[in-house]
Amino acid sequence: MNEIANRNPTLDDVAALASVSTATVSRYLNNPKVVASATGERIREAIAQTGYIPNLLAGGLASQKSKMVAVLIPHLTDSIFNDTIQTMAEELASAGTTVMMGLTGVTQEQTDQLILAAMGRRVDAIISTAPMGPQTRDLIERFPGLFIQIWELPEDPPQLAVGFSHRDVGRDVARFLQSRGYRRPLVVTADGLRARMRSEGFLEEWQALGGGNVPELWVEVPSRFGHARRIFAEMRRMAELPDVVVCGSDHLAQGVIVEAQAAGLRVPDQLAVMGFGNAQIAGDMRPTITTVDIDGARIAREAIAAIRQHSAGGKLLVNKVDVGFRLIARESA
Amino acid sequence: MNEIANRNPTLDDVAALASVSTATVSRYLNNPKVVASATGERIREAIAQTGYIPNLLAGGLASQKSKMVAVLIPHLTDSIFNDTIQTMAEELASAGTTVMMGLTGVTQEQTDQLILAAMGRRVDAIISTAPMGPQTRDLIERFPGLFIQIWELPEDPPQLAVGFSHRDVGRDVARFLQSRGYRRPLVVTADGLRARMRSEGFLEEWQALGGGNVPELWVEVPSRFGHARRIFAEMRRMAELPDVVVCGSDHLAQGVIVEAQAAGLRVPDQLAVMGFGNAQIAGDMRPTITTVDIDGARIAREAIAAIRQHSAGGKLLVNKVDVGFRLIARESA
DNA sequence: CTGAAAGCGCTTACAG
DNA sequence: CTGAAAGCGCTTACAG
Repeated sequence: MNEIANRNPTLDDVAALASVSTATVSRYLNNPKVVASATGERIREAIAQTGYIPNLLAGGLASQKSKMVAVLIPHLTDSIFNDTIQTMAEELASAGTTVMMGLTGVTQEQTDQLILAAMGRRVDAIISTAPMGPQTRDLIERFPGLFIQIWELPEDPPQLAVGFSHRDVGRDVARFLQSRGYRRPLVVTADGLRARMRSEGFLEEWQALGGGNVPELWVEVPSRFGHARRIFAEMRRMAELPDVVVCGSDHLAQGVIVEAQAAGLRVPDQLAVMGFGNAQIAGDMRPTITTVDIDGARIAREAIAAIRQHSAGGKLLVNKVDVGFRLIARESA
Repeated sequence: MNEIANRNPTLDDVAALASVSTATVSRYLNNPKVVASATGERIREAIAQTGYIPNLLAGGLASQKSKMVAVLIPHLTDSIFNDTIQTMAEELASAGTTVMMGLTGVTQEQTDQLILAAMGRRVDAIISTAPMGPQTRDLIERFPGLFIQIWELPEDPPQLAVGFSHRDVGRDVARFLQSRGYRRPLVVTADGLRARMRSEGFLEEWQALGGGNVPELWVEVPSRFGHARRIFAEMRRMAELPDVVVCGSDHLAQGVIVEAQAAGLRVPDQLAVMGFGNAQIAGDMRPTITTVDIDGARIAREAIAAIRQHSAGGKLLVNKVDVGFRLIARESA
């Protein structure tokens, strides 16, 4: 009666073959220890014979947990998140959790769309790098899972934020550059919330330390290598040339170095350059790039730890995790 | 009787509120035209009032199609796939399909694990950049959805491959460099199947054209900027210096240019450099990088077109789509 | 154009 | 340690 011909074998097929109930097979799959070892052996064989692959859609529906986590990032080119996502994907996958990836772009609309999609799949958690508008906040309100904002540390996160203070980064960079003797910084700011926070922090602290007015140039978010050409050209047209360019990413910093060198300027002697993010290339560039290191992998691990705790029914102890940052002085500034 | 208190509203809640059957609400959601407009209006209101978000797990189980597609890539740092994935994620998301992302690393085991996970979620398609071992092939055999290999064009793809001939890329690069008058190439090959194919193609053609022996240096896959330092150092120790370095990626090429310049060599006059992939930076570097352009977005679109056709019940007309490639001559070689 | 009802393939109290 | 059975929240022939 059981024609397992051209369809996927089901739990029933396995159960029948192993002469046990579906409940027992299900238990074996989810918690092998609770079934007698002899029974388990028969089930294992039946699974191998049928080539059974559990239907996680059905499992998720029945158990009310999908074992999926949504990860929302703006673009794939914004490589600053790479370590975070890489770590996330690896650790989750090895725990049997699936990563649903969403590219939010820069619009609020896309973000909300993706959150809706994630909620529709009943994901256990949403991890998002996207700044939150009021609309999004309303959505999150209705999300029964865990919502984690990463790479950010807002005043009052809806549930949990894992990140660092972008403003403090800016402040530290200002102090660092002043202490190194730089006097005429040019700040290149990407047109995004976080980059702006860093710039604000920088400008604030720079003034507080008695520095003069600081010119600012803008680029699209994310700061890319390719922006350097225009930035450098605009810089050259400035009345007074800066002695250091503060960039929104290591790739932009790299671009500025390349432009400067092509123009015959020695870096850092004639023009210093500061990056952000501590990308792989920062340490490999010539000159090596002075930058701010963010432990993206740690952000991922903290987020995952929170998810596990939440899934186990535990309450969150905090609503913010500050992973901090580290200024890395290298050759370029 | 209907306490919609602390649980997610369901189709039943919406149906009750709109005084229709669940079937009608379901139809309205999936194909609005088939319900009377007055009815549709009531349903729309009920949805808004309840804040209903369809459970896609249940929907997928009932309809036997998950509206999910798995995308498998080795690493996130292997930015050569960025355009493909970006396009894929955007186009699929706007069609209501979710992207499940899998990082396969370089081991066969990880890949198989992820394919299993994808099958468990009953994804409609698996799109993979991973080279396939025999194990994987067996798995694919049992996959009822569409399996698409991308960035590759094997002899006999299990179902569909969208890519280009890596060997031909190598051959074309050889012809191009010979025609430009280069005589002593150094080939830097990444330790991966596709990069090797390109190198083989290069070496074959180079010999066929009467070129001499070609030294080869190896790097880990993927070819990165950071590999340049070691490669350049090893190159300098060679008895005869090459006149052109053929790199496995634009980032590696960029690194070699930086190293060369730091050592006081003019590029391309004293050392030419050739990249691969036409990354964004290739056109922005100084000197701009001569490379091979692959239309990653097109690979994504062809794959998606195939998925749509397959989902609509159509048969695939071909088992290979060759998107070709384009050599872009710039300044570096 | 709409409804009643079966079914998708699991999980999980509840009993024993 | 195991089984019978209800239920998760949808979709979709089948009728009308």
